[in-house]
Amino acid sequence: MQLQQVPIGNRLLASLSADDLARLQPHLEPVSLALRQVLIEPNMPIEHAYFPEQGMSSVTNNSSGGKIEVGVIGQEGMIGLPIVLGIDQTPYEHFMQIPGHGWRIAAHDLEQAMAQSRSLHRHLLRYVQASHVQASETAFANANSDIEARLARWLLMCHDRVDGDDIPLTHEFIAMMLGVRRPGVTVALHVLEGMRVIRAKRGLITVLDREKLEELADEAYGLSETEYSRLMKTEA
Amino acid sequence: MQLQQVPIGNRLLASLSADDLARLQPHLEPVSLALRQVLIEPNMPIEHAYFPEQGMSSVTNNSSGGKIEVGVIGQEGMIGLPIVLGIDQTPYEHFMQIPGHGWRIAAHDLEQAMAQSRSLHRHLLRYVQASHVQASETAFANANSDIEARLARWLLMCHDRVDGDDIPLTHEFIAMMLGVRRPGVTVALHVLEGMRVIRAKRGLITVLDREKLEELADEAYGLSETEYSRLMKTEA
DNA sequence: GCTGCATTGTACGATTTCGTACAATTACCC
DNA sequence: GGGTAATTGTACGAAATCGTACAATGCAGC
Repeated sequence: MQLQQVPIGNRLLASLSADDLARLQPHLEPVSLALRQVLIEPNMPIEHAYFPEQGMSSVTNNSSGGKIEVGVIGQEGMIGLPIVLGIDQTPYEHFMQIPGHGWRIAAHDLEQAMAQSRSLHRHLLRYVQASHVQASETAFANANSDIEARLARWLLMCHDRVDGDDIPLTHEFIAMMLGVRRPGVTVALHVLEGMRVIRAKRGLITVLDREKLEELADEAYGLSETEYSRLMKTEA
Repeated sequence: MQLQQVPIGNRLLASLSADDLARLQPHLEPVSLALRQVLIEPNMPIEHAYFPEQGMSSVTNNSSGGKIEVGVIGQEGMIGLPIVLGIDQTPYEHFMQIPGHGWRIAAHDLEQAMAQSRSLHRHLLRYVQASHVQASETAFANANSDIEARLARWLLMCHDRVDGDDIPLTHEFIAMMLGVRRPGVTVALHVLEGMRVIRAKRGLITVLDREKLEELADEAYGLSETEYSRLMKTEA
Protein backbone atom coordinates (compact mmCIF):
# COMPACT_ATOMS: atom_id res chain seq x y z
CA MET A 1 0.00 0.00 0.00
CA GLN A 2 1.59 3.13 -1.24
CA LEU A 3 0.54 6.69 -0.63
CA GLN A 4 -0.38 8.47 -3.85
CA GLN A 5 1.24 11.79 -4.44
CA VAL A 6 -1.85 13.10 -6.16
CA PRO A 7 -5.06 11.60 -4.82
CA ILE A 8 -6.98 9.89 -7.59
CA GLY A 9 -10.51 11.18 -7.99
CA ASN A 10 -11.55 8.70 -10.63
CA ARG A 11 -13.25 5.76 -8.97
CA LEU A 12 -12.30 3.24 -11.62
CA LEU A 13 -8.62 4.09 -11.31
CA ALA A 14 -8.93 4.30 -7.54
CA SER A 15 -10.30 0.78 -7.36
CA LEU A 16 -7.27 -0.68 -9.11
CA SER A 17 -4.68 -2.53 -7.11
CA ALA A 18 -1.69 -0.45 -6.10
CA ASP A 19 0.40 -2.37 -8.60
CA ASP A 20 -1.88 -1.79 -11.50
CA LEU A 21 -2.32 1.85 -10.70
CA ALA A 22 1.43 2.25 -10.47
CA ARG A 23 1.74 0.65 -13.85
CA LEU A 24 -0.59 3.17 -15.40
CA GLN A 25 0.56 6.22 -13.53
CA PRO A 26 3.64 7.09 -15.59
CA HIS A 27 1.41 7.29 -18.64
CA LEU A 28 -1.44 9.23 -17.09
CA GLU A 29 -1.56 12.81 -18.13
CA PRO A 30 -3.81 15.33 -16.39
CA VAL A 31 -6.27 16.96 -18.76
CA SER A 32 -8.97 19.51 -18.42
CA LEU A 33 -12.18 18.53 -20.12
CA ALA A 34 -13.90 21.50 -21.67
CA LEU A 35 -17.58 21.85 -22.31
CA ARG A 36 -18.51 20.11 -25.55
CA GLN A 37 -14.99 18.84 -26.10
CA VAL A 38 -15.11 15.73 -28.26
CA LEU A 39 -13.11 12.93 -26.67
CA ILE A 40 -13.92 10.29 -29.24
CA GLU A 41 -15.00 10.88 -32.80
CA PRO A 42 -17.37 8.26 -34.16
CA ASN A 43 -15.72 5.73 -36.46
CA MET A 44 -12.27 7.20 -36.01
CA PRO A 45 -9.27 5.62 -34.36
CA ILE A 46 -9.38 6.17 -30.61
CA GLU A 47 -6.21 7.96 -29.55
CA HIS A 48 -6.66 8.15 -25.80
CA ALA A 49 -8.70 6.74 -23.00
CA TYR A 50 -9.99 9.27 -20.47
CA PHE A 51 -10.61 8.84 -16.77
CA PRO A 52 -12.70 11.80 -15.60
CA GLU A 53 -12.44 13.09 -12.08
CA GLN A 54 -15.03 15.74 -12.57
CA GLY A 55 -17.53 16.43 -15.28
CA MET A 56 -19.70 14.19 -17.36
CA SER A 57 -19.36 12.82 -20.83
CA SER A 58 -22.20 11.70 -23.08
CA VAL A 59 -22.14 8.79 -25.45
CA THR A 60 -24.37 9.60 -28.39
CA ASN A 61 -25.79 8.20 -31.56
CA ASN A 62 -25.52 11.02 -34.05
CA SER A 63 -27.61 9.73 -36.89
CA SER A 64 -31.01 11.33 -37.54
CA GLY A 65 -29.74 14.89 -37.40
CA GLY A 66 -29.70 15.29 -33.65
CA LYS A 67 -27.78 13.38 -31.06
CA ILE A 68 -29.41 10.83 -28.84
CA GLU A 69 -27.73 9.72 -25.70
CA VAL A 70 -27.05 6.05 -25.13
CA GLY A 71 -24.78 6.43 -22.11
CA VAL A 72 -23.06 8.75 -19.69
CA ILE A 73 -19.62 8.52 -18.15
CA GLY A 74 -18.11 10.41 -15.24
CA GLN A 75 -15.73 9.84 -12.36
CA GLU A 76 -17.01 6.28 -11.96
CA GLY A 77 -15.69 5.14 -15.31
CA MET A 78 -13.63 5.58 -18.37
CA ILE A 79 -14.10 6.83 -21.90
CA GLY A 80 -12.63 4.54 -24.50
CA LEU A 81 -13.85 1.08 -23.61
CA PRO A 82 -13.23 -0.32 -27.08
CA ILE A 83 -9.52 -0.19 -26.26
CA VAL A 84 -10.14 -2.58 -23.40
CA LEU A 85 -11.88 -4.90 -25.84
CA GLY A 86 -9.02 -4.71 -28.31
CA ILE A 87 -10.95 -2.56 -30.76
CA ASP A 88 -9.86 0.78 -32.08
CA GLN A 89 -13.11 2.61 -32.76
CA THR A 90 -16.78 2.99 -31.95
CA PRO A 91 -19.78 4.28 -33.90
CA TYR A 92 -20.67 6.63 -31.04
CA GLU A 93 -19.45 10.11 -30.28
CA HIS A 94 -18.17 10.85 -26.79
CA PHE A 95 -18.15 14.48 -25.71
CA MET A 96 -18.18 16.49 -22.51
CA GLN A 97 -21.59 17.54 -21.43
CA ILE A 98 -20.53 18.95 -18.09
CA PRO A 99 -16.97 20.28 -18.09
CA GLY A 100 -14.39 19.02 -15.66
CA HIS A 101 -11.00 17.42 -15.61
CA GLY A 102 -9.34 14.05 -15.36
CA TRP A 103 -6.56 11.88 -16.70
CA ARG A 104 -5.88 10.48 -20.07
CA ILE A 105 -3.63 7.77 -21.38
CA ALA A 106 -2.57 6.95 -24.91
CA ALA A 107 -4.44 3.97 -26.31
CA HIS A 108 -1.18 2.25 -27.01
CA ASP A 109 0.12 2.65 -23.47
CA LEU A 110 -3.09 1.31 -22.03
CA GLU A 111 -2.97 -1.69 -24.33
CA GLN A 112 0.56 -2.41 -23.32
CA ALA A 113 -0.23 -2.11 -19.64
CA MET A 114 -3.14 -4.52 -20.01
CA ALA A 115 -0.97 -6.95 -21.90
CA GLN A 116 1.46 -6.90 -18.99
CA SER A 117 -1.08 -7.12 -16.22
CA ARG A 118 -3.92 -9.55 -16.52
CA SER A 119 -5.48 -8.20 -13.35
CA LEU A 120 -5.61 -4.71 -14.83
CA HIS A 121 -7.33 -6.04 -17.90
CA ARG A 122 -9.74 -8.07 -15.82
CA HIS A 123 -10.61 -5.09 -13.71
CA LEU A 124 -11.40 -2.89 -16.67
CA LEU A 125 -13.45 -5.69 -18.19
CA ARG A 126 -15.65 -5.60 -15.13
CA TYR A 127 -16.42 -2.02 -15.93
CA VAL A 128 -17.37 -3.06 -19.45
CA GLN A 129 -20.16 -5.09 -17.94
CA ALA A 130 -21.31 -2.13 -15.84
CA SER A 131 -21.38 -0.03 -18.96
CA HIS A 132 -23.31 -2.66 -20.86
CA VAL A 133 -25.91 -2.76 -18.13
CA GLN A 134 -26.21 1.00 -18.26
CA ALA A 135 -26.96 0.89 -21.98
CA SER A 136 -29.50 -1.85 -21.44
CA GLU A 137 -31.17 0.14 -18.69
CA THR A 138 -31.38 3.11 -21.00
CA ALA A 139 -33.16 0.89 -23.51
CA PHE A 140 -35.49 -0.21 -20.74
CA ALA A 141 -36.19 3.33 -19.54
CA ASN A 142 -36.82 4.60 -23.05
CA ALA A 143 -39.38 1.89 -23.66
CA ASN A 144 -41.20 2.07 -20.34
CA SER A 145 -40.96 5.39 -18.66
CA ASP A 146 -42.67 8.68 -19.35
CA ILE A 147 -40.74 11.90 -19.73
CA GLU A 148 -40.95 12.74 -16.07
CA ALA A 149 -39.41 9.45 -14.93
CA ARG A 150 -36.76 9.54 -17.63
CA LEU A 151 -35.88 13.06 -16.70
CA ALA A 152 -35.62 12.07 -13.06
CA ARG A 153 -33.37 9.18 -13.98
CA TRP A 154 -31.21 11.40 -16.07
CA LEU A 155 -30.86 14.04 -13.39
CA LEU A 156 -29.83 11.35 -10.96
CA MET A 157 -27.16 10.08 -13.31
CA CYS A 158 -25.86 13.63 -13.64
CA HIS A 159 -26.03 14.15 -9.91
CA ASP A 160 -23.93 11.04 -9.38
CA ARG A 161 -21.24 12.58 -11.53
CA VAL A 162 -21.00 16.19 -10.40
CA ASP A 163 -19.50 17.60 -7.26
CA GLY A 164 -22.31 19.39 -5.50
CA ASP A 165 -25.99 19.49 -6.33
CA ASP A 166 -25.79 21.78 -9.32
CA ILE A 167 -26.27 20.48 -12.83
CA PRO A 168 -25.44 23.13 -15.43
CA LEU A 169 -27.54 22.27 -18.46
CA THR A 170 -30.23 23.83 -20.59
CA HIS A 171 -33.64 22.37 -21.37
CA GLU A 172 -32.75 22.27 -25.02
CA PHE A 173 -29.80 20.06 -24.32
CA ILE A 174 -31.60 17.73 -22.00
CA ALA A 175 -34.37 17.32 -24.56
CA MET A 176 -31.87 16.30 -27.16
CA MET A 177 -30.27 13.73 -24.91
CA LEU A 178 -33.59 12.19 -23.93
CA GLY A 179 -34.89 12.34 -27.47
CA VAL A 180 -37.96 14.43 -26.61
CA ARG A 181 -39.26 17.95 -27.38
CA ARG A 182 -37.73 20.83 -25.52
CA PRO A 183 -41.06 22.11 -24.14
CA GLY A 184 -41.65 18.64 -22.79
CA VAL A 185 -38.58 19.02 -20.65
CA THR A 186 -39.60 22.50 -19.52
CA VAL A 187 -42.96 21.27 -18.35
CA ALA A 188 -41.57 18.18 -16.64
CA LEU A 189 -39.02 20.31 -14.83
CA HIS A 190 -41.81 22.53 -13.60
CA VAL A 191 -43.56 19.55 -12.16
CA LEU A 192 -40.41 18.49 -10.34
CA GLU A 193 -39.86 22.02 -9.16
CA GLY A 194 -43.42 22.17 -7.91
CA MET A 195 -42.67 19.14 -5.79
CA ARG A 196 -39.57 20.86 -4.38
CA VAL A 197 -37.43 18.08 -5.81
CA ILE A 198 -35.27 20.47 -7.78
CA ARG A 199 -34.77 24.16 -8.26
CA ALA A 200 -34.22 25.53 -11.75
CA LYS A 201 -32.44 28.63 -12.89
CA ARG A 202 -31.29 29.53 -16.38
CA GLY A 203 -28.96 26.80 -17.50
CA LEU A 204 -28.79 25.35 -14.03
CA ILE A 205 -30.73 22.69 -12.19
CA THR A 206 -30.17 22.14 -8.50
CA VAL A 207 -31.11 18.85 -6.89
CA LEU A 208 -32.91 19.45 -3.62
CA ASP A 209 -34.40 16.08 -2.75
CA ARG A 210 -32.50 13.16 -4.18
CA GLU A 211 -34.59 10.53 -2.51
CA LYS A 212 -37.80 11.77 -4.01
CA LEU A 213 -36.08 11.94 -7.38
CA GLU A 214 -35.27 8.26 -7.08
CA GLU A 215 -38.90 7.52 -6.30
CA LEU A 216 -39.98 9.44 -9.37
CA ALA A 217 -37.51 7.64 -11.60
CA ASP A 218 -39.03 4.45 -10.28
CA GLU A 219 -37.59 1.32 -11.85
CA ALA A 220 -35.65 3.26 -14.41
CA TYR A 221 -32.92 4.14 -11.92
CA GLY A 222 -30.89 1.90 -9.70
CA LEU A 223 -30.09 -1.37 -11.39
CA SER A 224 -27.15 0.08 -13.27
CA GLU A 225 -25.77 1.65 -10.15
CA THR A 226 -26.25 -1.45 -8.03
CA GLU A 227 -24.51 -3.50 -10.67
CA TYR A 228 -21.63 -1.05 -10.77
CA SER A 229 -20.97 -1.26 -7.07
CA ARG A 230 -21.34 -5.02 -7.05
CA LEU A 231 -18.83 -5.34 -9.85
CA MET A 232 -16.34 -2.81 -8.62
CA LYS A 233 -16.43 -3.81 -4.99
CA THR A 234 -15.81 -7.54 -5.32
CA GLU A 235 -12.41 -7.53 -6.85
CA ALA A 236 -9.86 -5.21 -5.31
CA MET B 1 -6.81 -25.81 -42.02
CA GLN B 2 -8.64 -28.81 -40.76
CA LEU B 3 -11.92 -30.18 -41.93
CA GLN B 4 -14.57 -30.14 -39.24
CA GLN B 5 -16.39 -33.37 -38.64
CA VAL B 6 -19.54 -31.53 -37.78
CA PRO B 7 -19.92 -28.22 -39.59
CA ILE B 8 -20.31 -25.37 -37.13
CA GLY B 9 -23.46 -23.37 -37.67
CA ASN B 10 -22.70 -20.74 -35.09
CA ARG B 11 -21.02 -17.79 -36.74
CA LEU B 12 -19.08 -16.71 -33.70
CA LEU B 13 -17.55 -20.13 -33.28
CA ALA B 14 -17.08 -20.42 -37.02
CA SER B 15 -15.07 -17.22 -37.12
CA LEU B 16 -12.54 -18.49 -34.59
CA SER B 17 -9.14 -19.61 -35.78
CA ALA B 18 -8.83 -23.34 -36.33
CA ASP B 19 -6.63 -23.54 -33.25
CA ASP B 20 -9.06 -21.79 -30.99
CA LEU B 21 -11.99 -23.77 -32.26
CA ALA B 22 -10.06 -26.98 -31.72
CA ARG B 23 -9.36 -25.85 -28.18
CA LEU B 24 -13.04 -25.42 -27.45
CA GLN B 25 -14.34 -28.39 -29.34
CA PRO B 26 -13.68 -31.11 -26.77
CA HIS B 27 -15.80 -29.15 -24.31
CA LEU B 28 -18.63 -28.28 -26.64
CA GLU B 29 -21.74 -30.26 -26.04
CA PRO B 30 -24.64 -30.23 -28.49
CA VAL B 31 -27.88 -29.05 -26.91
CA SER B 32 -31.37 -28.52 -28.09
CA LEU B 33 -32.81 -25.22 -27.05
CA ALA B 34 -36.48 -25.53 -26.23
CA LEU B 35 -39.04 -22.78 -26.46
CA ARG B 36 -38.93 -20.66 -23.35
CA GLN B 37 -36.00 -22.56 -21.91
CA VAL B 38 -34.13 -20.34 -19.51
CA LEU B 39 -30.43 -20.36 -20.30
CA ILE B 40 -29.38 -17.83 -17.70
CA GLU B 41 -31.27 -16.95 -14.55
CA PRO B 42 -30.88 -13.34 -13.48
CA ASN B 43 -28.46 -12.83 -10.61
CA MET B 44 -27.49 -16.47 -10.45
CA PRO B 45 -24.15 -18.05 -11.23
CA ILE B 46 -23.82 -18.72 -14.94
CA GLU B 47 -23.14 -22.40 -15.48
CA HIS B 48 -22.74 -22.57 -19.23
CA ALA B 49 -22.21 -20.41 -22.24
CA TYR B 50 -24.38 -21.25 -25.24
CA PHE B 51 -23.60 -20.88 -28.93
CA PRO B 52 -26.88 -21.21 -30.84
CA GLU B 53 -26.97 -22.60 -34.33
CA GLN B 54 -30.66 -22.13 -34.72
CA GLY B 55 -33.24 -20.27 -32.70
CA MET B 56 -33.20 -16.99 -30.90
CA SER B 57 -32.69 -16.02 -27.31
CA SER B 58 -33.97 -12.88 -25.63
CA VAL B 59 -32.17 -10.87 -23.02
CA THR B 60 -34.75 -9.31 -20.75
CA ASN B 61 -35.17 -7.00 -17.84
CA ASN B 62 -37.78 -8.66 -15.67
CA SER B 63 -38.58 -5.91 -13.22
CA SER B 64 -41.94 -4.18 -13.55
CA GLY B 65 -44.00 -7.35 -13.79
CA GLY B 66 -43.44 -8.02 -17.44
CA LYS B 67 -40.27 -8.66 -19.32
CA ILE B 68 -38.73 -6.06 -21.57
CA GLU B 69 -36.21 -7.04 -24.13
CA VAL B 70 -32.81 -5.39 -24.13
CA GLY B 71 -31.11 -7.74 -26.57
CA VAL B 72 -31.40 -10.76 -28.81
CA ILE B 73 -28.89 -13.48 -29.52
CA GLY B 74 -28.85 -16.14 -32.21
CA GLN B 75 -26.41 -17.96 -34.43
CA GLU B 76 -24.26 -14.84 -34.70
CA GLY B 77 -23.34 -14.79 -31.04
CA MET B 78 -23.16 -16.36 -27.67
CA ILE B 79 -25.18 -16.36 -24.49
CA GLY B 80 -23.10 -15.83 -21.39
CA LEU B 81 -20.92 -12.85 -22.17
CA PRO B 82 -20.23 -12.11 -18.52
CA ILE B 83 -17.98 -15.18 -18.51
CA VAL B 84 -15.85 -13.54 -21.16
CA LEU B 85 -15.59 -10.49 -18.92
CA GLY B 86 -14.60 -12.57 -15.92
CA ILE B 87 -17.95 -12.09 -14.21
CA ASP B 88 -20.20 -14.86 -13.04
CA GLN B 89 -23.68 -13.38 -13.29
CA THR B 90 -25.94 -10.81 -14.91
CA PRO B 91 -29.13 -9.05 -13.84
CA TYR B 92 -30.85 -10.10 -17.05
CA GLU B 93 -32.69 -13.26 -17.88
CA HIS B 94 -31.77 -15.11 -21.07
CA PHE B 95 -34.34 -17.46 -22.50
CA MET B 96 -35.24 -19.03 -25.82
CA GLN B 97 -37.81 -17.12 -27.76
CA ILE B 98 -37.56 -19.17 -30.90
CA PRO B 99 -36.52 -22.77 -30.25
CA GLY B 100 -33.52 -24.29 -31.91
CA HIS B 101 -30.28 -25.98 -31.05
CA GLY B 102 -26.63 -25.24 -30.57
CA TRP B 103 -23.61 -25.92 -28.44
CA ARG B 104 -22.85 -25.26 -24.85
CA ILE B 105 -19.70 -25.21 -22.82
CA ALA B 106 -19.22 -25.14 -19.07
CA ALA B 107 -18.29 -21.71 -17.80
CA HIS B 108 -15.18 -23.12 -16.23
CA ASP B 109 -13.97 -24.76 -19.41
CA LEU B 110 -14.48 -21.59 -21.37
CA GLU B 111 -12.56 -19.60 -18.79
CA GLN B 112 -9.72 -22.02 -18.93
CA ALA B 113 -9.62 -21.97 -22.70
CA MET B 114 -9.52 -18.19 -22.72
CA ALA B 115 -6.75 -18.20 -20.14
CA GLN B 116 -4.75 -20.44 -22.46
CA SER B 117 -5.45 -18.61 -25.67
CA ARG B 118 -5.28 -14.86 -25.74
CA SER B 119 -6.56 -14.82 -29.30
CA LEU B 120 -9.67 -16.69 -28.26
CA HIS B 121 -10.30 -14.20 -25.52
CA ARG B 122 -9.68 -11.29 -27.85
CA HIS B 123 -12.05 -12.66 -30.40
CA LEU B 124 -14.89 -13.09 -27.94
CA LEU B 125 -14.22 -9.59 -26.62
CA ARG B 126 -14.91 -8.25 -30.07
CA TYR B 127 -18.32 -9.77 -29.85
CA VAL B 128 -18.83 -8.00 -26.52
CA GLN B 129 -18.54 -4.73 -28.38
CA ALA B 130 -21.06 -5.86 -30.98
CA SER B 131 -23.43 -6.76 -28.20
CA HIS B 132 -22.91 -3.41 -26.50
CA VAL B 133 -23.75 -1.62 -29.71
CA GLN B 134 -26.88 -3.69 -30.05
CA ALA B 135 -28.05 -2.63 -26.59
CA SER B 136 -27.28 0.99 -27.38
CA GLU B 137 -29.20 0.78 -30.62
CA THR B 138 -32.15 -0.63 -28.75
CA ALA B 139 -32.01 2.40 -26.48
CA PHE B 140 -31.90 4.59 -29.56
CA ALA B 141 -34.81 2.84 -31.25
CA ASN B 142 -36.94 2.93 -28.13
CA ALA B 143 -36.44 6.67 -27.80
CA ASN B 144 -36.91 7.61 -31.44
CA SER B 145 -39.01 5.22 -33.37
CA ASP B 146 -42.72 4.60 -33.42
CA ILE B 147 -44.19 1.16 -32.99
CA GLU B 148 -44.16 0.41 -36.67
CA ALA B 149 -40.45 1.09 -37.08
CA ARG B 150 -39.55 -0.72 -33.90
CA LEU B 151 -41.59 -3.69 -34.99
CA ALA B 152 -39.86 -3.68 -38.35
CA ARG B 153 -36.48 -3.56 -36.66
CA TRP B 154 -37.42 -6.40 -34.40
CA LEU B 155 -38.70 -8.58 -37.20
CA LEU B 156 -35.46 -8.00 -39.04
CA MET B 157 -33.43 -9.04 -36.05
CA CYS B 158 -35.50 -12.21 -35.82
CA HIS B 159 -35.20 -12.80 -39.53
CA ASP B 160 -31.42 -12.59 -39.24
CA ARG B 161 -31.54 -15.42 -36.73
CA VAL B 162 -33.97 -17.94 -38.18
CA ASP B 163 -33.52 -20.33 -41.04
CA GLY B 164 -36.13 -19.39 -43.58
CA ASP B 165 -38.56 -16.49 -43.57
CA ASP B 166 -40.88 -17.74 -40.85
CA ILE B 167 -40.92 -16.18 -37.41
CA PRO B 168 -43.08 -18.18 -35.03
CA LEU B 169 -44.29 -15.68 -32.44
CA THR B 170 -47.55 -14.29 -31.13
CA HIS B 171 -48.56 -10.65 -30.96
CA GLU B 172 -48.77 -10.86 -27.20
CA PHE B 173 -45.19 -11.91 -27.01
CA ILE B 174 -43.88 -9.32 -29.41
CA ALA B 175 -45.75 -6.65 -27.51
CA MET B 176 -44.07 -7.67 -24.31
CA MET B 177 -40.63 -7.60 -25.87
CA LEU B 178 -41.14 -4.17 -27.38
CA GLY B 179 -42.80 -2.83 -24.24
CA VAL B 180 -46.03 -1.83 -25.99
CA ARG B 181 -49.69 -2.89 -25.91
CA ARG B 182 -50.67 -6.07 -27.64
CA PRO B 183 -53.30 -4.40 -29.89
CA GLY B 184 -50.63 -1.95 -30.92
CA VAL B 185 -48.68 -4.83 -32.39
CA THR B 186 -51.74 -6.29 -34.08
CA VAL B 187 -52.48 -3.02 -35.81
CA ALA B 188 -48.88 -2.40 -36.82
CA LEU B 189 -48.66 -5.92 -38.25
CA HIS B 190 -51.77 -5.23 -40.30
CA VAL B 191 -50.14 -2.18 -41.76
CA LEU B 192 -47.07 -4.19 -42.72
CA GLU B 193 -49.25 -6.90 -44.11
CA GLY B 194 -51.19 -4.34 -46.14
CA MET B 195 -47.91 -3.30 -47.70
CA ARG B 196 -47.14 -6.93 -48.57
CA VAL B 197 -44.03 -6.77 -46.43
CA ILE B 198 -45.05 -9.69 -44.29
CA ARG B 199 -47.75 -12.29 -44.11
CA ALA B 200 -49.26 -13.19 -40.75
CA LYS B 201 -50.89 -16.36 -39.58
CA ARG B 202 -51.65 -17.43 -36.03
CA GLY B 203 -48.42 -17.46 -34.15
CA LEU B 204 -46.43 -17.08 -37.33
CA ILE B 205 -45.10 -14.14 -39.26
CA THR B 206 -43.53 -14.63 -42.66
CA VAL B 207 -41.17 -12.05 -44.06
CA LEU B 208 -41.98 -11.36 -47.70
CA ASP B 209 -40.03 -8.23 -48.52
CA ARG B 210 -36.95 -7.76 -46.40
CA GLU B 211 -35.76 -4.68 -48.19
CA LYS B 212 -38.92 -2.78 -47.58
CA LEU B 213 -38.79 -3.85 -43.94
CA GLU B 214 -35.39 -2.26 -43.68
CA GLU B 215 -36.75 0.94 -45.14
CA LEU B 216 -39.55 0.95 -42.61
CA ALA B 217 -37.20 0.38 -39.71
CA ASP B 218 -35.29 3.36 -40.99
CA GLU B 219 -32.36 4.34 -38.81
CA ALA B 220 -33.31 1.90 -36.10
CA TYR B 221 -31.85 -1.03 -38.01
CA GLY B 222 -28.44 -1.51 -39.46
CA LEU B 223 -25.77 0.04 -37.30
CA SER B 224 -25.62 -2.93 -35.00
CA GLU B 225 -25.36 -5.32 -37.88
CA THR B 226 -22.75 -3.29 -39.72
CA GLU B 227 -20.70 -3.10 -36.56
CA TYR B 228 -20.99 -6.85 -36.10
CA SER B 229 -19.64 -7.64 -39.51
CA ARG B 230 -16.90 -5.05 -39.20
CA LEU B 231 -15.78 -6.53 -35.90
CA MET B 232 -16.04 -10.16 -36.82
CA LYS B 233 -14.54 -9.89 -40.26
CA THR B 234 -11.32 -8.09 -39.38
CA GLU B 235 -9.69 -10.62 -37.18
CA ALA B 236 -9.66 -14.20 -38.38
C1' DG C 1 -28.17 50.94 -18.34
C1' DC C 2 -29.47 49.25 -23.16
C1' DT C 3 -29.45 45.96 -26.53
C1' DG C 4 -29.54 41.54 -28.47
C1' DC C 5 -29.52 36.80 -28.13
C1' DA C 6 -30.08 32.63 -25.78
C1' DT C 7 -33.15 30.55 -22.86
C1' DT C 8 -37.44 29.58 -20.90
C1' DG C 9 -42.64 29.84 -20.61
C1' DT C 10 -46.97 28.85 -22.71
C1' DA C 11 -50.41 27.64 -25.98
C1' DC C 12 -52.83 24.72 -29.50
C1' DG C 13 -54.44 21.22 -32.37
C1' DA C 14 -52.63 16.89 -34.28
C1' DT C 15 -50.94 12.41 -33.57
C1' DT C 16 -49.55 8.42 -31.25
C1' DT C 17 -50.07 5.31 -27.85
C1' DC C 18 -52.46 3.78 -23.86
C1' DG C 19 -55.80 1.00 -21.02
C1' DT C 20 -59.43 -1.64 -21.36
C1' DA C 21 -63.06 -4.29 -22.98
C1' DC C 22 -65.13 -7.60 -25.71
C1' DA C 23 -66.10 -10.10 -29.99
C1' DA C 24 -64.35 -13.13 -33.57
C1' DT C 25 -61.46 -16.59 -35.00
C1' DT C 26 -58.38 -20.46 -35.06
C1' DA C 27 -55.98 -24.46 -33.14
C1' DC C 28 -55.95 -28.16 -30.24
C1' DC C 29 -57.58 -31.71 -27.13
C1' DC C 30 -60.75 -35.25 -25.99
C1' DG D 1 -66.42 -33.10 -34.53
C1' DG D 2 -67.54 -30.37 -30.64
C1' DG D 3 -65.78 -27.90 -26.82
C1' DT D 4 -62.22 -25.04 -24.91
C1' DA D 5 -58.48 -22.03 -24.57
C1' DA D 6 -55.37 -19.26 -26.84
C1' DT D 7 -54.93 -15.92 -30.24
C1' DT D 8 -56.28 -12.19 -32.98
C1' DG D 9 -59.47 -8.33 -34.47
C1' DT D 10 -61.70 -4.09 -33.29
C1' DA D 11 -63.45 -0.27 -30.75
C1' DC D 12 -63.42 3.68 -27.52
C1' DG D 13 -62.24 7.54 -24.73
C1' DA D 14 -58.16 9.01 -22.07
C1' DA D 15 -53.57 10.31 -21.75
C1' DA D 16 -49.05 11.42 -23.30
C1' DT D 17 -46.35 13.40 -26.50
C1' DC D 18 -45.64 15.80 -30.70
C1' DG D 19 -44.71 19.83 -33.91
C1' DT D 20 -44.87 24.34 -34.06
C1' DA D 21 -45.27 28.98 -33.02
C1' DC D 22 -44.58 32.91 -30.39
C1' DA D 23 -44.19 35.66 -26.16
C1' DA D 24 -41.63 36.56 -21.96
C1' DT D 25 -37.52 36.66 -19.47
C1' DG D 26 -32.82 36.87 -17.93
C1' DC D 27 -27.81 37.48 -19.14
C1' DA D 28 -23.80 39.12 -21.44
C1' DG D 29 -21.47 42.49 -23.74
C1' DC D 30 -21.16 47.09 -25.08
